[in-house]
Amino acid sequence: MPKITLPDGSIKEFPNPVTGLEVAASIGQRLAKDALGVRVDDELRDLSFLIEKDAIVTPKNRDGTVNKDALFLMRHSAAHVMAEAIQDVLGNDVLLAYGPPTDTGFFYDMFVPEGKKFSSDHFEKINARMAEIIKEDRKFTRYEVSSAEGLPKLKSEGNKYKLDNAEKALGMPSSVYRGTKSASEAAPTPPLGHSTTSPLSFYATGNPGKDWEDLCRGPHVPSTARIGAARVMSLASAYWHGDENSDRLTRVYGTAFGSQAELDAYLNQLDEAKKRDHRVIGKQQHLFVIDEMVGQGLILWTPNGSVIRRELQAFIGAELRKQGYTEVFTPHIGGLDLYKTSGHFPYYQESQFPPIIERNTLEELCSSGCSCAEMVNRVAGVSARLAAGINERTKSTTIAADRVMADDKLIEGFMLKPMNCPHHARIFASSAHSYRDMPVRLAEFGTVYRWEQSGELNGMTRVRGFTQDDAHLFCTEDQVDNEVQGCLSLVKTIFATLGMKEYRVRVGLRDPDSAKYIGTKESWDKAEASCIAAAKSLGVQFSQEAGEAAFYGPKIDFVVKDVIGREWQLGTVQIDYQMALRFDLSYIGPDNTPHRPVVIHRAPFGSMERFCGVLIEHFAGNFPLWLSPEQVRVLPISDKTNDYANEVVNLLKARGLRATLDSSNDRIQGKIKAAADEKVPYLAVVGPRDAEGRQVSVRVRGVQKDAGALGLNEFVEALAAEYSGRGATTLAQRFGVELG
RNA sequence: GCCACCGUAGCUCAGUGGUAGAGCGCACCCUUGGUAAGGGUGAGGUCGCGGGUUCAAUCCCCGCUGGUGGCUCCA
Repeated sequence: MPKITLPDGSIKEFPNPVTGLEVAASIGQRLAKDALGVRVDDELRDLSFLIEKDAIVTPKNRDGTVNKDALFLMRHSAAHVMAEAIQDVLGNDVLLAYGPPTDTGFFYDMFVPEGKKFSSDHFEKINARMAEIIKEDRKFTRYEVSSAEGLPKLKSEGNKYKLDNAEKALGMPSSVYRGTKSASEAAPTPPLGHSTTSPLSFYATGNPGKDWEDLCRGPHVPSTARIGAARVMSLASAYWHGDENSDRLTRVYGTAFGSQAELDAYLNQLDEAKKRDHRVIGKQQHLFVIDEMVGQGLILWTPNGSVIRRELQAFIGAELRKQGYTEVFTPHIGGLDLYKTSGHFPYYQESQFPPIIERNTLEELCSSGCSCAEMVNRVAGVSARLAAGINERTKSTTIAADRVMADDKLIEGFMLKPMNCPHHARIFASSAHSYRDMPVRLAEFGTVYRWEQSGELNGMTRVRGFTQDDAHLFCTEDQVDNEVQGCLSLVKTIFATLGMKEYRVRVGLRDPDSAKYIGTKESWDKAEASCIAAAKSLGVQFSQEAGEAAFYGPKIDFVVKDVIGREWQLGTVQIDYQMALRFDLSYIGPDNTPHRPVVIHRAPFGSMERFCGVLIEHFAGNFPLWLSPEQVRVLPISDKTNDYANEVVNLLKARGLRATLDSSNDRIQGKIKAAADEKVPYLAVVGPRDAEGRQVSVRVRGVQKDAGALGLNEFVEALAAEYSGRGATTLAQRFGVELG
């Protein structure tokens, strides 16, 4: 007699085991009609799942995109529909392997026989077939068989992938998978409750034995028509078990939504994202270039992009001065010893460019017959000891520059800097500090270099050389909270000015099971507490994530949401109790003895490259006036008005505005079209009438008509005010419109 | 890094085993036009780089290079 606790907390008793559908029906007709599945004791199940004992149940409404369970069920089911459609279109010799739902839809990995072509040309047919299957409204019918029955059945079907899946589900070692992944990965230990006698489940899309079916764990929606709308999206390749030495499979991506309208909205969003792609807009507006001769992942800032970067840097620079920062400059490389001391060399080796070895050392090594491989080993040998965190002479676990062992000096050289902090630490160390001078805040737009895998590179957002809006705050322990607050308020100001209204904060903490962190437990506890307190005080959504800390300390990351709802990881604030120790930094306290400062690393934008990339997408290339490479374009009606047009341009320029003249012999319509395409914020149309009245006819970006005329002086001053106020008030507002 | 696809004019992209195409942009000419493309003429190419097959390769094959997408798991 199952007692079932419903979502509202009420308890219903049933005389016999009941299905999810019956539970739903007991609540209401409408619910029984709309329900797709059921959550029993937090497990998502078929609506037909038989609940035999007491349970907590959440009948699922089909209430659209917000309901993750509903989407999961539809997508999991849509994967079956797509697989059936693909086999209908391409033939049954396409072998299915693995098809789970994902965050944005689902995929199905399948083996396409040699010689068989599968391309996006087939999508139309597949989509049409999927629509038919959905319309046929066939029931998803689950049936269970014993392993003794199921395994031979799968064997006879000749699909080793499914057989492998079944063996895995049963916790058996694989009889077919022969990849290079270890046996434990290929066949994990079975979780509790499974044994070789556990039944396997199949789902037929319709009647077992008659309609299409697939080995599947479920759950599914009751029938195909309950999948609102689905379609195939794209093709990619994948390996069986993600093992590159194993079979190469074709991965077919698809997605499903509760309704055609939601699917369309999703497709529109993809389109919109495509239109905003910073790589595309960057090309159109000549903002930056990546040149293969210069190198992968290295950004060339062209004049237009440089305007944006310079404006941003000036903006941050002004905020930093208000907060008492001082500016420094440091070189792009640093000696190996610097990084041995900081710990970057041993800990970050994989993600750094290889060391730059001094010519003399290189020649010596070469002439003594040292091969390249040996050279790498000898450099790495040094780091291996350091990575172990043990200095052999002192047996201490911290390493200072003076304790680098004598034979470590054999290889001398430099590294392209992966971070600015070691340089800044040496600046701090270059003079004596009193507690009265603390905190010392050193800021630099410092360019750093990191070795990203080529496949990870992406436009401006994933690069190998980038400029951090970096600063290191050397402070006393008492000052940490206050300084972290200062960093957060800076970030708030910046996001507010740029109209990035929604953002959240992620606090990265230690992974309790990992040994990669340096420093004592006490210092970590303290630093983590500061980060959490600061994040709380910010008053925005925040999460804590174990294992996301840097090796030297915990951190606070900023994730902004752009106007179309995508999230971007940007800047970071990190508390570091280790660097001062490693570099033996100190300040003299009121007690006249040396004390260790705490170091706060912070880069609110992260990097200028990434941030500009995000801004391009955020604004879709429609930059606010203060960031626009070209702020205003003067368009003479004909070259009879060129003199006046020139005078207008010169006045604007004299006021510090980035103004240009369109002196082409296009008609005014053509000039406006060109300026609109290039997303110039303001246009000043000038003809004989304007020249005579010493005025300009204004056009505002995003507004499809003449905004009205304005006296020349008033126009120039309004633009100057909008520029210096970074858009706090706009010229567009004066005309009752928005700058789009 | 690995896999798939791609690389043709400044940009977007057609195309072909036999002397290379369009639109936009650019230059020049005509036009002097009041708010999202007036008309004409012209310049512009080592068809990513290297090798191979072929009488002949931008096209077919191999290697490299660069770009784009993808790199999952209780089915």
